Parts: sequence; structure tokens; C-alpha cells
Amino acid sequence: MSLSKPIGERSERPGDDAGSAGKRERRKEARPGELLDAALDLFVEKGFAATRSEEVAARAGVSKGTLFLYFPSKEELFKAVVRENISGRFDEWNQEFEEYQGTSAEMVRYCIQVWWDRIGATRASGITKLMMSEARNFPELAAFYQQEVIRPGTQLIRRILQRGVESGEFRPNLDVDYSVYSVIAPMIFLIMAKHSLGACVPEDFAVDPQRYLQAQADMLVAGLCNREPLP
Amino acid sequence: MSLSKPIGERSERPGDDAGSAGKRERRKEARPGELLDAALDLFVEKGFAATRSEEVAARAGVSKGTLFLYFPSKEELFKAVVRENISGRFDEWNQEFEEYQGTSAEMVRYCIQVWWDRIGATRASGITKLMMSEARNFPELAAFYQQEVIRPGTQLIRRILQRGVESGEFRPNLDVDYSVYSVIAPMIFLIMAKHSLGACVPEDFAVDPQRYLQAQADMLVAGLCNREPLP
Amino acid sequence: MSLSKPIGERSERPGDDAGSAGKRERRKEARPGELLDAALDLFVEKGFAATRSEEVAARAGVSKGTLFLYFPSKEELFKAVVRENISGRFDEWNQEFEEYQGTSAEMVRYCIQVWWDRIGATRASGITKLMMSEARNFPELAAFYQQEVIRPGTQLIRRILQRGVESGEFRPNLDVDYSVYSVIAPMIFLIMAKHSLGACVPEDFAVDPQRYLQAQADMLVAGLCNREPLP
Amino acid sequence: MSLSKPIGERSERPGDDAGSAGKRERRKEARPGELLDAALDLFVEKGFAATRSEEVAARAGVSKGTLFLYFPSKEELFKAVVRENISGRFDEWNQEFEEYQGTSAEMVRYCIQVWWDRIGATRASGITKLMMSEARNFPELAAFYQQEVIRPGTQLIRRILQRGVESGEFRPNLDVDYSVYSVIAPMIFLIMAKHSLGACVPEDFAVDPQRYLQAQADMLVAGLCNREPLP
DNA sequence: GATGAATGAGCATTCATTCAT
DNA sequence: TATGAATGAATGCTCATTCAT
Repeated sequence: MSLSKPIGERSERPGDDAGSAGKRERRKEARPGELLDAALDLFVEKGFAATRSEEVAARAGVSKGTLFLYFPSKEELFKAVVRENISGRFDEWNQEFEEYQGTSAEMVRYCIQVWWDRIGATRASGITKLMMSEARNFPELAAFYQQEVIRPGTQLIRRILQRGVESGEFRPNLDVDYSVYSVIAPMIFLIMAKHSLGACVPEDFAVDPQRYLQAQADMLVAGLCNREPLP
Repeated sequence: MSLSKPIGERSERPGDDAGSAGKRERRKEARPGELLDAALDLFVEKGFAATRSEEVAARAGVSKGTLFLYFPSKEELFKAVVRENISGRFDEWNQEFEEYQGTSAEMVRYCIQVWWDRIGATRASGITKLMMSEARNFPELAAFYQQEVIRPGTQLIRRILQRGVESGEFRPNLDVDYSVYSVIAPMIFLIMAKHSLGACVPEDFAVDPQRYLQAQADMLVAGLCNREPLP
Repeated sequence: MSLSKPIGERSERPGDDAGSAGKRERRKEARPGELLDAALDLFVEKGFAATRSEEVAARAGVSKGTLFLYFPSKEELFKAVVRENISGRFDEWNQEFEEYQGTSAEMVRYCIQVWWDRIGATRASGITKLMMSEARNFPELAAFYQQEVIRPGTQLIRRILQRGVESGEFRPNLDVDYSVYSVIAPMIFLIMAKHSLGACVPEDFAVDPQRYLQAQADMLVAGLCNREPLP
Repeated sequence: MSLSKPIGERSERPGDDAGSAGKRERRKEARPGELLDAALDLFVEKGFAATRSEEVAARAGVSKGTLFLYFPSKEELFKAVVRENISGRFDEWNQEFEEYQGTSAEMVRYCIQVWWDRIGATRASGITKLMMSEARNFPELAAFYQQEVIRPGTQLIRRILQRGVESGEFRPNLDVDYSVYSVIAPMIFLIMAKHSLGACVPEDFAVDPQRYLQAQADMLVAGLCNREPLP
């Protein structure tokens, strides 16, 4: 089972490596990426409208003008940020689960952990926060996100649940279609805790991701595997 | 057990009745509420920064100047919107659950349904979306929300879970503190489905609230009551 | 020699007398005057543009609307303030000096003292400050002020100086026309000290009017009466 | 004795030469000065509140936004205008008078003429008008002006008068402290004639500066040197 | 290419003025 | 008459975008 490279991660921040000689020496090809990184951070942190273009440029270590050299407008920058961080990784992931050998419960646990490792814990999780916040202002992007992320993700999880029901591991009366949300909701919640309210009130709301995922996975597996009549 | 009136609902929108009409109507009492309603809608829909003051005024059926007659700035308007919709309802709810006679499983189901009736299905749900999107820009309000909503809500749910564990209904190995999120996460998710992505892509993502809540409550209760060792 | 009533003085401020019965009882006829008083104070203090109409109304103890009941616009209010406080008192004063019996030097001293008693020390002095500050924005008023105040005042002083030269009291080589300014300039300066910079830095710039007028009158008389060749 | 360059004068106005023209000229060095010049003119002409930011920018030949590129607010612009034109010139002047060889009467005449050449006749005179008009709205600046201009100027003149009294040239009974105003008042008056009322009613009030200064200097010297008992 | 000075449309806010009560 | 809620033109200021260097 190959662990594919997490998406949304870029190795180093610009300016961190004061290694090579003259100042301001930078590989051109890296510029757009650095801008996208900076933009992702700021859009997630402050929202699209409240993020100033100049700030993005500054964080990427370039001038205001340079930003518009690579992206014709702030809106296009936003779209690029979203697109850049939604690489269609689902084919690969589908295959991973196709070949998976364990039980369906293990598969659910694995799914959650893999999501955390590759998405939740990475910069890519910001995209989800971003879409949640800005969807209404970018319906076109929302549709794109729906198409590229929501639908395949939902389908992937749905197949896992279906497999569990068919194998007799999970409750036979499971509402497979809507139980998918029982897997997704905890993910969304964790992202929001990380990027939204949780980023503001550290002490009281601080969620320990691993313990959180453990509790959610336990609850989920217990709920899926409970064959007795529900009270 | 009295079903208290849902919060965040205002009976009629101004300007809907083209009856009496005539401009320069004097409604000092009604104005603030109408403005807050309009602002809530727009802030939820477009975000704080992307909402123009004049738009809020227009939706409330008044002129730009009138808005500033009641709220000294756009930011104060935002704060008022949040505060207005976070009336400490928790004392009442705590008492309700204190006096509740059914099983803990029933209590969990009731909790979810009551949340939906009084918050999720009402305009008040917009506040949650708002806080999720704008928390980073309004740390002061985020703290306020944490204090007034998150903390009491968490405590209320925690007590319910604790009760179930102590009565032997729920799994004894339940991580009570973090299982609270298993109740909250589906609520947050439903609100986001209603106000964010779900508001953009009706067909594919359309969630039927009742069926959704049914599935989530089932999963939750099944997970809570499953006494067998978890796979 | 009659001491005519100082101009620009109104006996009592509205609201100071809580004497008569019910509140808000006020003689209608007094309203415009109270508004003019309040306006004069504020225009002098902050200038025309920086004075808000509502503030004028509030200081006069009436509502915003009432102000516009008596004066069709802020600009008209300003004009009324200026006109109200420039009553053509010069005929009377001319006669006073026509009948004056003392020396010309005494006349000059008397002139200065009378100006202080009737203008400089009174609210009317604010008008001068006002014209200095706002003349460029109200050329029409400036012309009016020139006509009603500057010209007659200048002429009055000129006649006094002329009388002194003709009687042999004053230097024969006196530039009568321009020496008039030697009388006026100290007056203007004192008004500015009172209403402008002097009102800001109490300690350092505080000018004792009587000592100031004494010194200026001395210098003036000494300069007028010095018959020796000028060094 | 060197005649230092008059302050407050800038050689050419931008946009006067339609030669090179072309918009979007980059003149980072020159901009602030041009804006300060334009602002000084307009503030003197119309007052702070009545001057629109865009007007200042337009007169400086730039767009609205450029103004705020150099000055963060209209108020800061005002402060900069005042500060820019109050360069501590007094050290130089003090030394000049320290080394002066003529009589005290000549010194007084020289003082007046030098003031006119370096201040009165230049754009710097507008600052005085400005402070007179706006002191109450900018108490902080008024204090600054008091500190940087009023106090040193007063001291300089006071020393000259003191010198004359001690040398026996001037009246021994001179109220030195308050006679200083006999020198200052004519200056203030001339500035007001130039920038205020005098700028409105050219014909009647037009003051010929040189003749005016001659008359005032004559009167002053005559008053200072008159050793006879005052009538 | 890269820069950052310059632009100006856009928006928050103020306040003289109106007018229903 | 008097009020003060309501209005909207005017204005300070921001910031995405352009473009001369």
C-alpha cells in the first residue's frame, strides 16, 4: 500500500533558505507556487475579501506587480489556489481501497487516518475551510469542488460502507447514502476546529486530533457494527 | 416540556407588504431588528467583508444613512448580529434535560431534534456558519461565541453522555469528552450543507434534513449503546 | 457721553433658568436669538465647516429640525450670525467722537478702551475672528463686513488721527491713512489671542487684556506724539 | 549678514509645463512637496474642513489615491503642512541679531523688513493664517506652533527691545514684555490682510505692504524712542 | 521579467436637509 | 410649531489593477 505524497504541501517557504549567493536570487518557476502557498494561508486565515493582494505578494517575497504577472486578478488567484490543491487523487485512492485486504471496520479506520495524514493534517485542509466560507461567492468553484472532491469522496466512502453491509459486518438496516455523512462530518468538524474557531480560543477549544479521530472512529465503527435493534 | 419559540425568527420582512408603503416611514422600534435580520442573511450569504452596508440597508427597506443611525459601524452591526442571535438559551435547555424522564438514548435523539427545531432549521443557524467563516477576523466575537455557545452546548451534551454511561446504557469505555463531538459534528455539517456548499449545488448535495438527522441519530445511538468490543 | 449697550451680548443662556413651571417652556420669539448665540460660539470655536448643525441646535436647547425652521440652511444661519452681530453702531460712535472734548491722545486712548468694552470683551469679538477665518468662503459676507465694519471703523479712526495732526498734537509727517492700521492691528491681534491660539495654550500665551491695551495705547500715543525726527 | 533663502517657496508647480506631460509620471521624491504646497494653498484659502482631499491632489497634479500614498490621512497632511513650514529658523536669526552692529531702532526696522522678506511675503505666511483659523481644531498643533514659532519669535523681539531700553535708546518706562506685541500685531494684521479679508475686497482694503510696513515701523520706532512723558 | 508609484472605482461613513408625526 | 427619524449627496479612504521604468 503506497503512501502517496500528501497534497497541498510545498517543501520550503521562500526566503527561508539564505543559502545561495546574491540576494533575491530565486528560481522563476517557483514563483507561482510560492504565491499560491501564501494565498492559501491568507485566504484561509482571513477569507477572500479580507485578504489584500499586496499581503499575498509580500508573504511570497515578491512585489505587488509580480503577483499580477502570474495571475490576472485576485479572483483568478483564488481559483488557482483551489484548483492547485484539488488534484484528482481519487483514482489512486479508489484503487488502494479496491485492493485493501482487511475488514470493513479496519477499512473505515484506515480511511479516516489516511484522510488525516494526507489532507486533514496538511495545508490542503485549508481548502475545505475556504470552500465552506466562500462557496456562495464562487459558485463556479463550488461546483468544481463538488465535482472533484465531494462526489468522488462520497462515492469512495459509500463503497466502503456498502462493502461492509454486504459482507454482513455492518448493520443491515444502515442508510448507506446518509451514513456517508457520519464519516464526513467529523472530518469537516476537525478542519473547522483547526482553521476557524479553534484557531482563536486555544485553551478551551483545543482539540487533540489523534484522540479526536480515535473517538470518532470508535463511535463510527461501533455504530456501524451494532447489529442489535436501535433504542 | 415546553417547546420554546425558535430563536432568530422574525415574523415579517419589511417591504413585503406594499400596502401602506410610502417612504419615510417612522419605525424606530422595528428598525434595528429588521436591519439585523437583513445583515444576518447577507453576512451568511456573502461574508462580512463582501457585504456592502448599502445592501444591508436596502434589504431592510431603508436607506444607507438609516443603518448608521442604529449601528455606528459595519463592524458593530456584525457584532450586534451575533449577539442578538446568541441569547443564553442554555439555562432553559439544561433544566429541560434535567427533568427529562426517558432513556439516555431517547435523550440524545431528543437533543438532536430539539436542536434542529430551535436552531438548525431557523435563521439562528446562520450564526454558526458566520462564526465558522469569520472567527479569525473577529477574535473578540469568537471568544464570546465560545463562551456563550460552544462551552454551554458542550457541557449540556457532555452531561447527557455521562448520564448514559453511568446508567449503563452507553459503552463504559466511552471517551465522554471527545464523544461530545460526535453529537456536534453532524450539526455543524448540516448547517454547512444548508448555508455553504449545499446552497450552491442543489441537486447533488441536497441533504434531506430529517433523513439526515435520522441517520446520524441512529449511528450515534448505535455507537453509544454498542457494548461489544470494538473491531 | 452715553455708553451704549454692548453689541453681541444676550442676557442669559437658554436652559439656565429653570425658574418657570413646566419644562421646555420657552418664549418662541427668543428661539432665533438663542440659535444665533449658539451658532456664534460654535462657529468661532470650530469654524463654519467643522460646526455641525445639530450641535448648534443642541446648544440652543432645541431639536435639529427647529434650526431649519428658522434658518433655511446652515449657510444662511452663518450669514444671519454675522449680520446680527454687526449692527451699524458707527453713526452713534461717530457722534460720540464728534462731541468729544479732550485731546486727540485722550481720544485715541478712549477709542481703544471703548472698543474693548463694547466689542473686544464681548461675544461680538467672535465675529471678527469668524470673518478672518471664513472670509474667503463667504466673499459676499466679507464685502458686507468691509462695508459695515471695516470702512466706517477705518474712517472713524482716520478722523481722529487727522484731528490730531491738524491740531498739532501728532507728528506732522504722519501717514494718516496707513497709521490707522496701528490702531486696528492691536485690536485684531487681541481678538486672535482671545479666540484662536490664545484659547489653546493658556499659560504661555495668556495675554492680560488691560495690560495689553495699556501697552499698546502707550506705544501708539508715544508714536503719534513723537515730534522728533525718526531714527 | 547673509540673507537666507525665504522658506515656504517651491520653484515650479507641477503640471504647469505641459511639455513632457504623459500621465503616471513617477516622481516619488517630488510628490510630498508638491502635495504640501497644494495643501497649504487650499487650507489657507478655504480652511481645513472645507478643503477636499481630492482637490489637494488635483492641484498637485496627481490622483486622489496618490495623496494617501504619502500622507495617511487628511489630518496628517495638515500636520505635515504646518511642520514643513516651521523649520526652526530662529537659531540663525538669533545669531544674526546677536552680531548686528546698528542702533536698536535700526534693528527693529531691520527685523520687520526681514520678517516680510522671509515670511510675510512668502507662502510661509499662509501658515500663520492657517494656525489662526484652525488652532482650536488642532490643539496639538497649536501647542507645537506656540513652542516652535510664537515663543522663539517673542523672545527674539523681546531681546531687541530689552537691548534698546538698556542702551537708553528706548523709553525707560517701556513694558518690554507687552511691547513685543506692538511688533507682532502689525505682522499678524498684514498676513490677515493678505490671506483673509484683504484677499476678498481688493480695492477698498488693498494694503501696499511696503508703505504699510514703513508706517508701522515709523510708528513703532517713534513710540519706542519717545522719551517724553506720555499724554 | 520585476518593481512599486500611480490610478480610480468602490465602499464606509457623515451630516445638511426633509418631512411625517 | 416642534420633533427626530429618515434620506442621500458628498467625502475620506482603500485596494485591486496598471504601467513606466
